[in-house]
Order: sequence, then C-alpha cells, then structure tokens
Amino acid sequence: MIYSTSPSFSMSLKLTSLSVTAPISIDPALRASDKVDIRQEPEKPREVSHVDRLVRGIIDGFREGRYQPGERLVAADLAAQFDVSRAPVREALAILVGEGVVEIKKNYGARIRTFSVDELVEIMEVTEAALVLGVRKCAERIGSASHEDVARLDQSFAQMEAAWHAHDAADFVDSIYHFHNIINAIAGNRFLEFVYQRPHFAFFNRHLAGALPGPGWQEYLDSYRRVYQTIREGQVHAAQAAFSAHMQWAISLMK
Amino acid sequence: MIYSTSPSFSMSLKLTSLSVTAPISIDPALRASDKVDIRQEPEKPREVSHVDRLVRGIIDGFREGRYQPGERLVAADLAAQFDVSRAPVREALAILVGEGVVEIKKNYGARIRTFSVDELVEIMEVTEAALVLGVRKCAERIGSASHEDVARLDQSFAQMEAAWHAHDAADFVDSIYHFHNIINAIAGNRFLEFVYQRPHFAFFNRHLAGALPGPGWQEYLDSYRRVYQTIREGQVHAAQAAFSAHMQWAISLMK
DNA sequence: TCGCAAACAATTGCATGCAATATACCCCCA
DNA sequence: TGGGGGTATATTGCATGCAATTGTTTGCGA
Repeated sequence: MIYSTSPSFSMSLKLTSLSVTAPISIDPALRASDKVDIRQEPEKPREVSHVDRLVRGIIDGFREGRYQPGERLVAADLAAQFDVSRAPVREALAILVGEGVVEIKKNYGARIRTFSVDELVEIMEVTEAALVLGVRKCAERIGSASHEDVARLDQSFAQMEAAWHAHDAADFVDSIYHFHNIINAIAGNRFLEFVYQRPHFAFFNRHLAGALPGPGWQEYLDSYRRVYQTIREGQVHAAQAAFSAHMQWAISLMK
Repeated sequence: MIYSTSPSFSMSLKLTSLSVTAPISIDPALRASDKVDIRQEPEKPREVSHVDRLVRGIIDGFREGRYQPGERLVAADLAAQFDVSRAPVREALAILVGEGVVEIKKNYGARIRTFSVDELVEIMEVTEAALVLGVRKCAERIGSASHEDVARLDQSFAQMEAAWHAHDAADFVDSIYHFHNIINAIAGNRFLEFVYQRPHFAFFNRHLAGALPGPGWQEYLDSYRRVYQTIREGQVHAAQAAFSAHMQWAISLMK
C-alpha cells in the first residue's frame, strides 16, 4: 500500500503542527475527518516544512523567554537563525500576524505584541466563555471517557500541582493550558480544541504568567482542584460554576 | 504633526483588514487602544498590501460563491487572477491555512475546506459560548452606549429582517454575522471582536448558510427578535437566555 | 478488459535579487 | 546645547527562478 501516506493527512498534520504549541501534542488521528486510511504513519520521519518549524520556533521562543514581548524580529535575522531563506520566514510571520501574535512595521521589522492589563482582562473573559463549554461537556462525558483519557487528566492535574509547589509561574500557566487541552479533548468538541490551540490563545495564555504569582497564589490551585474534582465526579453544574467562579475571581484580581 | 500616521496604527489597520470580511467594516477607531492620535487618517489612500487583498479576496470569493468548498486553488492561478506574483499568494495562503480555511496539498494545490454536519455542530457550540459573552455585556452596557451604536444595532436588525423577508439565506447569515459584530463592539471586549472577526469564524459562519433555510426559517427570525428586544431593554439575563436557547434550538435542528 | 509500472506534467517549497521606503544617524545651525 | 533637515542605511514587499515531489497519464503485459 504505497498510498498510505495520504496527502490529506500530511496536510492535517501540518494544520495541527501550526496550531499546537510545544509541550502539547494532540493525537493526529483525532483530527482526520474524511479519509479513512489514517494511521500513525510509522515510516515517514515527520517531515515538517520550514514554515511550520518557524511558526513553532518563534512561539516556543517566546514561551521560553528567548524572545521578549515587544522585541524586534527581523526577517533576515530569523532566516539566519533557522538557516532558511527569507521566503518561509515571511510566510511564518504572515501566519503570526494573522494570529495576532506579532505586528509588522513596514521597512522596520516585526515585533512581538504586548498587551495592557485591560486587554488581558478581555482575553480572560473570552477564554472563560470558551473553556466553560469544554468543562461542561467534559464533566458530562467523563463517565464514558476512556481510561487513557482519565489517566491523562489525572496526570495533568498532578503536573499542575507540581508546578504550583515549585512556585514556577511559567510552568504553572503551561500546565493549566495543558490541563484545559485535555479537558477539551475529552469534551469531544474538536473545534473548541482547534480554537484553543490556535497560537494566539497559547500566546496570550503565556502573557498571563506575568500577572500571576500575585496575592492569590494559594487560591489559584484550590480553585483548580475544585474544578478537577467536580469534573472527575461528573458534577456538571458544579464544575461549570467552579470554573466560572475561578475565572471571575482571577479577573477581579487583575484589575 | 508629521507622526500622526503612527506606525502602530498602520499595523492595527492591517490587522483588522486581515481579519474582517468584506461587507462588515468595523470602525478602525474602535480598535485603536493605546495611542491616542488616532483618526480616520484622511490623507493616506488606505494602502493595503497585496497579501491583505488576497486574504480578503479569497474569503470574499468564497462568501460570494466564486470559490466552492473543496475547490482546488492553485497559487499560480490566484497570482494571475490578482495580478501579483506567487510570493504574496503563498503568504496569503499560509494565513488561510493557519485560519483553518484552506488546506494545502503538497505539490498539488490548496483547497477550500469542507465540513461535516458534526463539525458544524461543534462550531456552533463554540460560537454560542463566545457570542453569549457579547450578548450579556452588550445588554449590560446598552444603557450607556452611544446613540450611534444603538442606531447601528437597530439598523443591523432591520437589515436582518429584510434579508429574512427576501428569503436570502446567504444575506441572512451575513446580516446575523454583522449583527453580532455590532453587539460585540457595544459589549466593549475587543478581544471578542478580534476572535469573532477572524477569518475562520466568518468562513465557518458562511458554511452555516447551506444548512439554514430549513424547517425553522420562521422561528429563526423570531428568536433573534427576542434577542434584539431584550438587549435593547437591557434585560441581561433574558437576552442571554434567549440567545442560548436559540442556539441550542438551531443545533438540535441540524442533527 | 484490467492491473501495474514508468515516464511526464504540473505544482509546491524555497532561494535569491531588486526596488521602494521608513527609520536612524549625522551634521549643521541657532 | 538643543533642534531641524538631509542623507545613508536597513528592512520590507514583491518578482522570478529552480529543484523536489506529487498526481496523472499512457503504455504494456496478463
């Protein structure tokens, strides 16, 4: 079967690789919709395009602190850093502009966007609105979820606790992002997964770390423990309420 | 004041032009956040890049039926159609891939994505979750909204009614999209505006038109009238409930 | 007639080059 | 010393070219 490496699959792979951020890897099989001859594609060594590498690399670079918010990004420099020409760099930057992650100033360069507190609050509100859907549907479906999914949820919350105990705000925010990705996956709404995995959500999420290790550090984990436990117990309404309350509290804290 | 055409503004303009779709034009002044010397920028004849034109042109082409879902898009052809080289075409396609609007098959061409009913349902659920935030905050703030904003809301609903009476599903869906954009603007959450104006929402929204002029055509407008009226009266909870109920009803209709 | 394989054509992915232009620097002058 | 103007520089935006790779077609054999 030479055509097992179906082209539509390679594309859907590309799509996820564009939207997903470093530590989170979503099973590609989840995304494949129409074609049926989809499997893990063992032979191909995951050939990603330069554009994919660049988009990931730039976002990861930001997440890992290599690029600072507001920092100037010059296409030629990036091309040199990633050892490619400026054409794919420009395509990657175009994607990131569309994502709202970078701005391009003509004849000057791109730069990573910054956000005011007001903007972060607004982002939080929208994030809450979207994620509460995932929390609700996840709690509804946790009873019929696979053992692997439940285990991943447990493990993810454990990671969150670990990051919290280590007082590592960046890791903590990352683990929350990861936690919600698993919730969204169990919720079974692929579009929610897709939206939340868009670079701008991952990117904006990272921005929140800056405002985080504030006075409510203790409360933050407690809230998420409530969300986690009510989800595990399938208490749909309680989970939803716990999550919304947490987000509203976090928002009020930011102001 | 020679620096009135501030660079950050030209960028935010570019961003909106990337994300907004044809018939909907959001007042750029709404988007300008930090800098204050923002005005309609009268001297500059709105110089858009080729990439912007292409992104808009392709999405509009889809919205207006020029490109069909699943249709093959060849970069060289698009370059000829828009009278540019393939470089900006590739950048535009890269953006649209990131948006989930097109897929690119290597050495074959791009094509406009199609969606199953299941996927459309999932999209509707996320859309509801996001838009209900706008409906709520709009109802909260309608009392202190400017006369212009209220007038735009009224006018938008009138347009919706007109499209409905003309039995034009595409126009009707467009006017709903427009209606929600105004609601989001009044709601005052710019990130919600930004997210909802992303090409993939505009694009997905258009897909819904195909499933629309079904059995509940009458009910559809009635629902939105309830949403509109309760918003106008500032009945926060009722508006929220009316909108959610409508969406749930629409979703159940699709299954 | 059907299956299969090899050659062909078409298309993408990427590199490179050049013109337009915004920014930054420097020098001059007050 | 501070401000203003002109030049130089740096960077983008876009066009073009080429190689790699895929889809398609055609021809051959069973």
